[in-house]
Amino acid sequence: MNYWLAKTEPDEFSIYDFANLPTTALRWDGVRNYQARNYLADMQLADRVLVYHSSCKQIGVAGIVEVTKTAYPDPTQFDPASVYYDPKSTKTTPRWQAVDMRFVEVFNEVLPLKSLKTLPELNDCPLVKPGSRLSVIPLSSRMFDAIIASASRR
DNA sequence: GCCAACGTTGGC
DNA sequence: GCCAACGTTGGC
Repeated sequence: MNYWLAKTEPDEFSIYDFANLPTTALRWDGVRNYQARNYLADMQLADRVLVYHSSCKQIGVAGIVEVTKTAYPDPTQFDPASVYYDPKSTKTTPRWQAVDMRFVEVFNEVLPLKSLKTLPELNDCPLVKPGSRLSVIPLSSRMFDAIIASASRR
């Protein structure tokens, strides 16, 4: 099993959307960065993904979801009405990928970025580097475990 | 709202 | 291939 962290703006999409539909797989779409897209494509069934809330009141890790369907062409890239529409993408050579994920757990409290920065296990993680804009980040099991342990201590 | 850091675009 | 200009991200 692999571990990941994926950023989202909770005003748009959040761990609570998953928690409200705990048995339903939801599509993680709208990724429009090549490196993040490549990581999305690397996700395997049942991989664990930490959901990170950015650009909001409570910035940090909010919960866990799991991959239920591996990468497939992100339909929003073909939809002119979507904010994620990409006119340069074609059905034969789609640029962008989506994966489906399902709820696993919501933390009692969001584990704040400030706390993440204190975890020595995350020293080399782009998440805590200023200016990092990578929205899908691979985590080692050590990083993942450190975050879970820190969240459960709160 | 500000602004630094970053990724992408496009002219050359 | 270079790099300036631009638009976006994201913490504060």
